[in-house]
Amino acid sequence: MAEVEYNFEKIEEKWRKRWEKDGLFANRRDDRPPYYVLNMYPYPSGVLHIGHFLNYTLGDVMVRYKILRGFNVLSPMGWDSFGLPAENAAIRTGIHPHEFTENNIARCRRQMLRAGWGYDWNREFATSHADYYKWTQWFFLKFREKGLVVKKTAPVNWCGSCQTVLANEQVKEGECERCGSRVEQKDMNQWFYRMSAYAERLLAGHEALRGKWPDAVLAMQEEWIGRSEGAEVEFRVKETGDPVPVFTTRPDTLWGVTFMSVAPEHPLVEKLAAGAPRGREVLEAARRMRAIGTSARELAAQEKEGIFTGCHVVNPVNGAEIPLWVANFALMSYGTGAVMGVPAHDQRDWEFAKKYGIPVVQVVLPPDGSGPGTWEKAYVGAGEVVNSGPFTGEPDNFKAMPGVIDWLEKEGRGRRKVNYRLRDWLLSRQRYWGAPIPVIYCDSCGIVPVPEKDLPVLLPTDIDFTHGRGNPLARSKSFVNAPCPKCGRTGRRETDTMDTFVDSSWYQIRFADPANGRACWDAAKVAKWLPVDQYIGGIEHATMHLIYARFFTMALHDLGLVDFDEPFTRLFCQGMVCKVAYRCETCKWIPAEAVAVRRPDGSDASEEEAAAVLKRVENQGLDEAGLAAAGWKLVCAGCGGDRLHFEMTKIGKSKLNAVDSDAMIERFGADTVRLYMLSDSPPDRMQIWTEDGINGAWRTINRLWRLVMDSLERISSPGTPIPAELDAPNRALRRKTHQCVLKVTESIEGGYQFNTAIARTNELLNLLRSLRDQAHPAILRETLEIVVLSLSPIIPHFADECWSRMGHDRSVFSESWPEPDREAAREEEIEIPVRINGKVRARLTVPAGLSGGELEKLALADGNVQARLEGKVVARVVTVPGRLVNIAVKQG
RNA sequence: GCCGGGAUGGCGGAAUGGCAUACGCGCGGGUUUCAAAAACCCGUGACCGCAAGGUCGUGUGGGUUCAAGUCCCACUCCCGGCACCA
Repeated sequence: MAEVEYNFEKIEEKWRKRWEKDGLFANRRDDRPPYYVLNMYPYPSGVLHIGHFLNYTLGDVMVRYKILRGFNVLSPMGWDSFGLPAENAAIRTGIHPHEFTENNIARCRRQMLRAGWGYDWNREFATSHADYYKWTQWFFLKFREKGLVVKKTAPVNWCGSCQTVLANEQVKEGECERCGSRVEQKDMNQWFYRMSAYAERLLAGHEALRGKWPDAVLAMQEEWIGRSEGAEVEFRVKETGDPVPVFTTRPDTLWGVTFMSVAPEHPLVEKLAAGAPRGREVLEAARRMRAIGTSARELAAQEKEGIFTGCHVVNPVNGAEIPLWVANFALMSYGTGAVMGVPAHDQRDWEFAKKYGIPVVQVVLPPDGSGPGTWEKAYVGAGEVVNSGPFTGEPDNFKAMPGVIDWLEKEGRGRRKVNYRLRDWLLSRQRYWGAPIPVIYCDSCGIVPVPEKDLPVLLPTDIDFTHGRGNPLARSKSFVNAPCPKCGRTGRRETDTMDTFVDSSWYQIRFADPANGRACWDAAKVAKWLPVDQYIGGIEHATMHLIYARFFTMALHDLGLVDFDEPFTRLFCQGMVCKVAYRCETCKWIPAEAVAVRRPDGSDASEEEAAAVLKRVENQGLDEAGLAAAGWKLVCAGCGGDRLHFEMTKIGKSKLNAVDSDAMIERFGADTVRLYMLSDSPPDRMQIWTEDGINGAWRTINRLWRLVMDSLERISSPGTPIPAELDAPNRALRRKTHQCVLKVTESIEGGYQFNTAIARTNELLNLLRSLRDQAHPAILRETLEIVVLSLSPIIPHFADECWSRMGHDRSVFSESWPEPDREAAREEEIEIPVRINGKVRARLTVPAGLSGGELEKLALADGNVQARLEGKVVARVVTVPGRLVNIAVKQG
C-alpha cells in the first residue's frame, strides 16, 4: 500500500543530511567548468522573512540547475554583520554587539539549513570578524595610496538620534532610513571614496551589462550618475571682480540671462554680504534657507525663495549687468553652486522671475512667433534665435547647438563641460560596530596611515554602550591613544568606522579564497571564479550596494588586484512578496485575524460566511467597491468600527501582514513553499501570498507523490531500454515527455521562468494520468524520471526521495539534466485549422509535414469549407505548413 | 515633469505575426463519505439560443497584413524609480 501523504519532515531532513554528507555544494569538481551563483548575503537580524525566502530559493534553484547541467558550481553564504541594529540593541540591552551578532548568525544559519538551500558552508565568513575587516581596512589604505580617499569638510546628513552621518542613499524623504528621525545638515570633516572620479566609467560599463542586468536597475544607476553635457561660463561680480562660474546645459540661451542665483551656502554670499548695506539681512535669509535643508526632495516641495544681494554680475557674452540673488533652489552640491537665470526659456527661472518682478528676455522665437507677453509658462521648445548677438537668425534646437560652445571657447568666455550628479561616497560613520578606519592623527606628522603589519585595527571590547552619547569608540582610552607610526609620539586614533556598504563591496571576491590570512585573496582562485556569473537580490540596492560594488571593483582593477572591472556578470532581481493588509481608520494596520464580517442586514456573519468573504478579498476577487456593492462590511475586532480598508502590499511587520516562513515550512515543508513561490508568477514580478495558494501547492505535491508511489511497482528496472516499436498511446506519452524537456529547458534558460516550466510538467502529468494504465513499464519509468529530474531544482528533497524509491542509489543531483530526444518529440499527426476570412470553419487532421499545396487541396475539398464557399469568389489562399490554411473570399 | 515596466477570464498568468485564455487558483455541479476543508470526475470569457450553432472579445482610437495580444502611430490608466540637477 502506497503512503497516502507525503511525509516531508522525515524526508526533507534525510536528504539535507545526505547532501551534506555527499558534499554536494562543498566538494569542488574541478573537471567541470566553473559557475558562480551568489545571493545577496543577509544582515543577520535573526529572522529571515519571506522576501529572503524567495531570494534564496531562486538562487538555490539556479545552483541545482547548473549542477545538473554539468557545472562546477560555487554557492557560498556569509553575513553582512556590521551595522546599526546590533549597536542599537547594545545601547538598549547592554548585550555586546559581537554577542548579539553571533547569536543571530547562528539562528539565521539554522533557518537556512532547514530551508534546504545549498551552500558551501566551508566558505562562510562574517564581515564583523577581524580576519575579514583586516582586509576592508587594507583596501582603505591601498585606495588612499592611489588617491581614491579624501578627507574633506562637507555638508553632511546628520541623524541626531543615531548620532551619525548618513549617506545620501540612506536619507529617505528627509528622514533617517534606519530610525525615521529628521535628518539635519551639518558641516563636518569626513572620509570619502572618490567615486565621482569613476562616473564616466560606471556609465560606460552599462554597455556590457545591458540585457544581463534588469533594465530598471541600469536606468536607475544612469539617473543616479546623472551625466549632463553643457558649458561652463565665467560671469564676474561687477562690484568686486570675483569670478562666478556657472554650468549650463543651455548655452544657446546665454543672451537671455536676466539674473543670477547662488546657493545659500555659496562662499560668495558671506564675502559680498560683509560690505553690503543689506548684508545682515542677506546673511539672515541665507541662514534661514540653509536650515530648511538641502535635500533636493525637500526643496522641491517648497516655495521658491530668494533675496537680492545688492550686487550684480556681468554676462560675458554681451556685457549685460544683471542682479545677483541668493536662492533656495540653487544647490551647492551640483555644478558650481551658481545658476544663471533665463526666465523666458526655463520654467523654474520663469516662476522665480514672476515672483520677484525680474525682467524676461526672449532669445528663442517659437514657430508661432509668440513672445513672453502672451505665455503662461517658459518656452522650452525649438525655434529661431533672436536677440543673441552673432547667433541671431540661426535655427535653435538647443541641445544640438555646439556652435555656441565653440564660440565661447574661441572667445575665451567659457568651455565645454560635462557634469555628473554622482557624488563622492561618504564612508565614515561615528559608530562603534563597523571596521575602524586605520589612521592615526599625530600632532607633528598629521594624518598617518596604520602600517600594514599592524592591521587589523581591532575594535576594543571594553565598551559601555548603555551610558553616554555619540561614538562609543571615542570613549575608549585604550583605543584612542596610540603611538604615531612615524615618530613614535603619542597620537590619536581615528574613531570613525566604515559604512557597512564598504564591507559588502568586496565580499563576493573574498568567497573565492575566504580563509586567506596572508593576502586579501589568491589571484589564481579569484581568476577561476570571478566575476560572479549570476547575482540575485532585491532591486532596492540599485543605487546603493550595486553601484558601490561596481565602483569598488573598478578601483581594485586599477590597483592591479583583479583583472576584471565589473563584479556581477548577470543580475536577477526578484519581485516583492505581497499580501492583503487591512487598515482600520482608528486602529491603523490590523492583522487579518482581527477582521470580522457583518452581513448586509447588519448582523454578524457566520464563521463560514466570514471566511468566504475574506478569502475572496485575499484572492483579489473582491475590491472595496465590490464589497460595498454586495453590502458586506468589514469590522475591526479591536475597536468595533467598520471603517476598514484593504490593499495588496509588500509583506512586512509594519503592515501586520507578515508571513512566518518558519511556520510555513513546519506546516507544509520547504518544498511546498518553494513550489508555491515559483509556480504562479514569473519570479521578477510581484508575488501574491494567499492561504489558498500554499494549500494548492501542498495538494499538488501530494498528488504527484501518490502518482509516483502508485507507479513504482509498474515501472521497469533502471536502465531497461525503450522498445523500438510502440503503440500510439506510448508514442504520444514519449512525445509529450520530450517536448516537456525541450520547453522546460527553454523556460529556465530564457530568463528563469519557473512558472512556465512548472506548467509544462503539469501538462505532461495530466497526460500521464490519463494514459498511465496503457503505459509500457519502460515508458512509464522514462516519463516519471523526466518529471522528477525537471522538477528537482524546484522541489529537491521531494525529487531525491522519488529518485531513490525509483531504484537509484545516487542522488538525483549526481545525474545530468535530461537530454531531449527530438525524434521522439516530433508530432506525427497535427490538426490544421482552416479559416475563412479569419474565422475557423473547419479542422483537418493531417500527417505532420504536409506541404502547403497539399494542405490547400485538402482544405478546399473539405465539405464544410465547400458549403461556406458557395456563391463566393476565393480571392486568395494562404497556407502555412504545419500551422493553418487561411482563405480570403469576396461575395460572388 | 522625466525614466523604467505594465494593462489578456473572478484571480495569478500562457501564447516564434498563425486555433487567444496553456498551466494553476477560485467558483459551480457530481461521485465517495457518518461527515469532510481530503480524494476523484465534469463544467467554467461574455452575450444570444431548447439545441445545432451564432455574435462579440487581449486598456482606447487609428494603421500595416491573407492574418495582430504580438508590428507601427497617437492616447488613457496602473505599478516602480527619480525629481527645482541649472
